[in-house]
Amino acid sequence: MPEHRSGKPRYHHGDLRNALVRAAVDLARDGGPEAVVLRAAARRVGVSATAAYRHFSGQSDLLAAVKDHAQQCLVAAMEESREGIRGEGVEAAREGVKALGRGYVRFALREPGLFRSAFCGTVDPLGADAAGPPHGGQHHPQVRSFQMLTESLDALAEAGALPATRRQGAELSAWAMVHGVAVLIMGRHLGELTQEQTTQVVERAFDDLVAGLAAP
Amino acid sequence: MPEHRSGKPRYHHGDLRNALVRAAVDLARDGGPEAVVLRAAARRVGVSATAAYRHFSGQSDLLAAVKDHAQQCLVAAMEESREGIRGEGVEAAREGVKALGRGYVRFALREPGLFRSAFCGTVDPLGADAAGPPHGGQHHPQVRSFQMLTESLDALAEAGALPATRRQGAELSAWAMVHGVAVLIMGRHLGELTQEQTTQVVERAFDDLVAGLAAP
DNA sequence: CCGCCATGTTTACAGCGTCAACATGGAGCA
DNA sequence: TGCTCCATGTTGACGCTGTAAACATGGCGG
Repeated sequence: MPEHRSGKPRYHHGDLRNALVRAAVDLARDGGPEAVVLRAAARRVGVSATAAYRHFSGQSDLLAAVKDHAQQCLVAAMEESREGIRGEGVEAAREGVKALGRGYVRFALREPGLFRSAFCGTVDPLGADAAGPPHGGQHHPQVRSFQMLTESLDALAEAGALPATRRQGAELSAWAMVHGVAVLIMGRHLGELTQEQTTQVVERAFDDLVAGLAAP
Repeated sequence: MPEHRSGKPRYHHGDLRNALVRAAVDLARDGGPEAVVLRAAARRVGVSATAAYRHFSGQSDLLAAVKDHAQQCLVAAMEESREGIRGEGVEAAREGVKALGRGYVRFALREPGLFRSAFCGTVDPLGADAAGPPHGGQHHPQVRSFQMLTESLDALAEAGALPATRRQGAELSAWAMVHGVAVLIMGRHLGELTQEQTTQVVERAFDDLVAGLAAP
């Protein structure tokens, strides 16, 4: 794998696709999905605009790549957040769910541009991995995050904090609450909040969530 | 107030601002906020693109007008949905909250373009009505919908289905759950759902919400 | 060593938001 | 009644965008 750090501009870039994705991700980071401008990404890489068409079918395809990366970042934030929460009791199970939510919300507030990019457009339900991963490859990132949620809710049910009769369908309630909290705070729909107010309001929402799931 | 339905193209339109808003709203209805293209709206009205600058400071200003209209539509949907739910008991209070949520979600699913337009960009927290309505005018639509939510939560508390100690901060939980449900279903993040599956999953989420709010 | 074709470039076009300069005609005043 | 002013429209231009077509380059397999 050759290194391409040399300043010499060579006709063939060598790693243009990834370079474009990195540039596009940077654009998305500050500016959101609408800032992912194909020509701007090409300009940053030092390449002509149309060169991008050798690696992407168009701007929307580049944006899709950014979206994939953003979803992976979201998953990473969730995984990091629940590290160490591995107990067996009811409280540990509840903390597992909350930790996932905290990672989700913190990512949205720390990287609003990427978070918005991760959920832009409609997720095509007939993606490349519609029938499972083809050759042992990875699931789509969003599938992965949904799987984490499922596991944590299973643990919640196993610990007795979620009646078995209500286990099915719990994913939507949990995801909706967490996503809604993230979107509303990120969009400043509750006004400007101090960091302390933010954590307070977020924790309250998570408490309501797990309490609702625990109801008979 | 003159009528301008005549086919004769007159140099001075007479009601251009509202005509442009109507056209822009139509664009937003199918296509969302990114479909609100100034030149397209002007074309629909049969007027030059730059004419719009006599009534709007630019495209973002036109989009802001669309957003206002969309928020009013959302409020109307919520009001219609809770019509007739005026009882006094605990169950009536719960139904009041749920009715608001149902109107919210149904609007999002019936008019996704308008719903997305209603929440595009960040709500500028220092809007024209930051210090209350200036001269007896209306509150900003979003303030109105938030007020409806507040009232229904007050009723819930009064009926005993929301402990007084947890009354404060309940708005976020409720709004987040409802908003999250709307966004996730609208964005097809749970796959394609039949109408029946949709109502089922929505009602479940609302059950979890009111159960969570009722917890001690 | 050579030729192919993956990967780059240049050029071009239409549509977008926006500005400047110009045109029109209705409302108010002489 | 008639004139004039300016709110409201128009045309033209600029730079930006996405994208297509035609052309250039040079690394790699034969």
